[in-house]
This record gives sequence, C-alpha cells and structure tokens, in this order.
Amino acid sequence: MLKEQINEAVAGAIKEFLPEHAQNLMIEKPKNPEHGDFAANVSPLARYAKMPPPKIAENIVKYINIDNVETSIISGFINFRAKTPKLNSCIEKIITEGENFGRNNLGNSEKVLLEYVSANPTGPLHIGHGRWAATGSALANLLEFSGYDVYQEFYVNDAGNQMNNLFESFLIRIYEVNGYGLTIPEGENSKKKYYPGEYLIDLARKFSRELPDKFKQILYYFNVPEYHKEIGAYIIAGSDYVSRRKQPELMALWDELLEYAYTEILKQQKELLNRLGVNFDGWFSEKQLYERDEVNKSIEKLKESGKIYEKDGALWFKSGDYGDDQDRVIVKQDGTYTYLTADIAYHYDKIARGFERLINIWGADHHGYVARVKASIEALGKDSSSLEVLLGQMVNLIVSGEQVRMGKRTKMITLRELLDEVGVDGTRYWMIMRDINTTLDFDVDLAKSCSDENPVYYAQYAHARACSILRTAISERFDRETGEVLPPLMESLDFEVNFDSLWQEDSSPTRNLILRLESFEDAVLTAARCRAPYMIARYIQDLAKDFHHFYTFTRVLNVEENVMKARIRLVQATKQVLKNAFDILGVSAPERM
RNA sequence: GCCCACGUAGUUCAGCAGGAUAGAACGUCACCCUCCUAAGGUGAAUGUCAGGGGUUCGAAUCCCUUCGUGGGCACCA
Repeated sequence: MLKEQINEAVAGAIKEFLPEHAQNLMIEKPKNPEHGDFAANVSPLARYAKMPPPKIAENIVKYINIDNVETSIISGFINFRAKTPKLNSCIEKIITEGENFGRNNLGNSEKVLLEYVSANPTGPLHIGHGRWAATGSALANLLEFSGYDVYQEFYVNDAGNQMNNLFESFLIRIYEVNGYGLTIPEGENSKKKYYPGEYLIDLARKFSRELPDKFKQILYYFNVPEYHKEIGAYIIAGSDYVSRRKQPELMALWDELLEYAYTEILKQQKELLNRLGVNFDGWFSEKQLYERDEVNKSIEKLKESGKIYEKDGALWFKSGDYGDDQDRVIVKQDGTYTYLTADIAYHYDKIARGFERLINIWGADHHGYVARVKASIEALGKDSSSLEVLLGQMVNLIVSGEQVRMGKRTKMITLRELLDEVGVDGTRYWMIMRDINTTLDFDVDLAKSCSDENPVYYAQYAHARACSILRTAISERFDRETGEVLPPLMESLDFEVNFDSLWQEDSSPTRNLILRLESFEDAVLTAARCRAPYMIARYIQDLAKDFHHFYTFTRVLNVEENVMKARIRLVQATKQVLKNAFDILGVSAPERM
C-alpha cells in the first residue's frame, strides 16, 4: 500500500537524521493535488532538529528512496508523487488479487463475537433494529476482510418480565379473536404492561386456526367466566390465574402458549433479517442461561471476587469499584434476578466460549449498561477493554420531507414496511452510510428514488457503467450507416497489456482514479480500526465520482488498440474494487441498470 | 442535577491521532449527448466550522465553559 510504504520510508529517514527523536509523521493527502499524491509535514520535528522546517525536509529527503516515487519539498512539506510505473503496478495488483484486493491482517485471526440487534422476541423489528442489523452485518464483513475471525450472534431475551407481558397480551388476544369480547385495555398504564400491536391479533388467529383444541384447554384452565368480560382483560392478567399457576397443567399450558408466541415472533424476525441479508451464526437464548444455571454460577464467580454484598434484602454488585456511578442490584428482594444479572452471565459465557474480543452494537438508550457489564468483566479479573460497545443513535424517518415522530403515540413503522417500500439495497446502504454516533435521517422518498439524488444509485450506476463498457467491448456491433454487423472490438478480455499507453496525454482523471483504487486498502484498514462501515460507503461515493469523471473525459473503446486494452484493464480494476466494497456493505453491485 | 452522543454551505453530511486556500452530494444558476448507459459530467454562487475562553509556530480538530438537539440516569427488560 503506497501510503504505508511512504510512511515506512519517512520513519526510516527520520531515524537516520534524528536518531534520538525518531518518530512517525502523519502521511496525508494534500488538499491541492498539484503538490503531490501524498505529503508529510516535518514541522513537528522543528523543536528537536533546531533548524527551519525546509532545511529539515531537505535532510530527510536525502534518506528517502522509494521506487518510482518522486519527492519534492515545499516549505515544511515533503511531497510524494507516484510515477506512472508505480500506478501501472497498482492496476495489475488489483487484477491479480481480484476479490481479495483490499484485505489486510489487522485482526490476526483474533476470535471476535459480534453481538447485535438482540431485539426482544415480543414484536416485530422496528426501524432502529434495521440500523443495527445492516451496520452489524457490514461490520462483520469488514472485520472478516481485515483478518478477524468473526462470529455473529443475536441474544434472544426470551426470559424475564417482558415474557409475562407477552403471555398476557397474547392470551387476551386469543380470547378476543374467539369472540369473548375482551381486548387490550387502552391507556398509558396499559402500554407498560401489554403489547398492543396488531401482530398479536394475527398471531392469535393463527394459533386458534392451527390448534383449535388448545383454546378449549385455555377456557378450562384459565377459566374466564362470563362476568369477567366487562371488567376486561385486567382479570385475566391479574391474580385470578396467578394463584393457580402452581398447578402443573396450568403451568405447562402457560409455557406452551408463551413458547408458541415467541417462537413465531422470533421466526418472523429471522425471516426478515434474512431478507435484509443479515445472517447470524448463532441465536443465544437468555432462557437457556437460567436452565443451565449459568446465572447462578456467574453470581458465584462475582462472590469469589469479593464484590458482592447484601443490602435491604437484595444482593448487590459493587460495580462502583470499577468506575460505574453506583452499585447495582443482582438479586432482587423477591429473589428474582435483574436483567443485568443475566447479561453478566451472558458475557461470561462469551468469554468462556473462547472469544478474545467482544463487540456489541447497542442502542444509545443502553449506554448506562456499558459501565456495569465492563465492571463485571473486571471483577472476573479480565481486561474490560476486550469488550467494545458501539452505541448507535436513533433513526429519524423522513417521509415527504416531514419527520415521522417515532414516539409512543404514533403508529410504529416496522422494518418490514420500510423494506417493502425501499428494498434491500436501499435500506442497507442508507442504514450503513452514516456514522453510528449520529442520528440518522432516513429519507424514505429519496432512498427509493432511482435518481441521481440517491447515493445508492449513483454508486451502483458506476458499477453498471463499468460492466456495460466491458460488455460492449466483446459484443457484436452495428455500423450506424450501413447497418452491417461488425465483429466485436475484442475477442475476449483476456489479453496482455502495455500500460505505458495510458499516459500519452493529459490524464489526471486516470491518475486520480488509480490513486483512489489504490487507497481502497487504506480505507478498509481505517474503517476496520474505527469499526466504522460507513467509511466504506463514503469510499464508494468517492470512487464512483472519480470513475464517472474518468468516463466523461476518457474514451475507453474505439481508440488505438494498446490504449484501449490498458483502459479496459483499468475499468476492470474499478469494477473489481467497487464490487469488493459493495460486498463488504452487503449491497448488490448490479451488472446493468 | 449527573452521564453519553451530536452541533460544519439553503438541505443531508465528510473532514476531527492539530498542519498548505474548510470539502462532497443535493438544491440554485449557466453549460455539455454524431460515438462506451445524461441514472453521467463541466463551470458559477454559497460558510461567524453553535458562542466564548485556553493550549501553540499553527485549532473545525485537543482542553475548559455557555447555549442548543437527541438519548439515558430502576430491586423494568
């Protein structure tokens, strides 16, 4: 990689010139392209070298010798300019490496567990989940491309209070669709306890259709008498059946109903994620943590660390000792566990499974949890820096120029609806293309428009255009005047190239394009380091721009044969790099549009 | 009140391990298709980098502070 090469050469030169103050300088791209392709600013060395920057630059340049790279000095800057043989070799490298071009070994096969989405199995995925899903799967690709061994996991919260709420809501809906006149109560309080979404009505219908006998059992065991109708759902959800819950038959039925509901919902979530091109390696069940007694085991481990104490009838974890604002409850007064307890057990399990690095994508609303979980890892005697939590900000949906408030009162727009509207490529690209630290304005109309205002189409069009040129090169042609069929310009795209013919005239669009292609390796490396797939989307935009620019200024076909061959090669290289970049994002690179 | 993120052109955003004249897309205006996809390109206009301090040769970038926006501060998940 050119930048890397220059960086090493400069560092080596500084070692010769200023052995006692050797350091790396930043290699950057000059804003003014006339200065060169890369530049190093020597000013930081001024205080040690005790001479003016231009003098320092002169001294350093003496020790720099990179094949086919020119150096020049302007005041305190050393500028580097790649000569044509260097650029030619870049094209060859891309063609040779093909789909592997851009890979690096940053990860050094480190085993990474990437956890993302992890929605509750209590309802449809919403827009926010779509952002984590798209970004997470792109990050997984990016990390794999950078030498990490990535395992993608979805944590299924199939235990805890929300499961009771789901059960109760589902039960009410079953009564409702069977004509018992019950329904989910309205009001703010109700929203905390019930899932009012229509999807449970559909699910209750499906249930009643598939398992008609079950409803008879429900009537028997839950025994909602006629007079309860008026009082409504509160009776069902209240003490009436809770006291009877101890009956084994009732419990079995309870579990059966609940399992039916959440496995159906989970199935729908999985299907939708699949459709989005998101493929998890594992689905980790919270419930299983309890069944395998992992939660208790992790409490024992915490006890061993001496960071557990009892207060007010509850068991506390001294997370405050590890930088959390305050200590946290692990076992509640009533003997049940908090959400955190299971989460700690989950993270212990990840470590026990041999993952060296844990990366979680969480919504920003979970940011309070970061310190707690990190604390629990510290208590285990591990370095909590192995856990990286990426906090993602919200998604604002823009429809017809108006922001659709995602508040509690308005109807929730689901990911499925968005996907139906915008399509997979548009949804993924838009979800990924912004820094996860900023709130995302998702303009639905723009995202689904097939116009130049839409960055997805701009970029995909560049790929289609490259494909079109290559296709035309080997296709039969018609003579415009005579209508005669002419043979293809090229028999095949497999030929020897002399790249010197690329450089016969002013060719700055060509230079820029090649330098951009070359910088893909650097872009991947930086994006992987920052865990930031959006940087790849940005790279794609830049590359597409350079290619469109090249296209309008440089004819590829129907020029002198050697020139044509060299330019075809360059188009092939562009197509390859675009494809590799799109593959990381999981967005398709269409052959034609 | 405390914690996190954000504030850059009319709009959406890059740039932020300090460095040369602050960039792009969209929108606006003026142009470019005999010929590889005009879903493209060229040119022009557009800025108190939220405000104020500080650090230094140099700050959009680092530090402090004020203001604004969003999110979070449970023995809920």
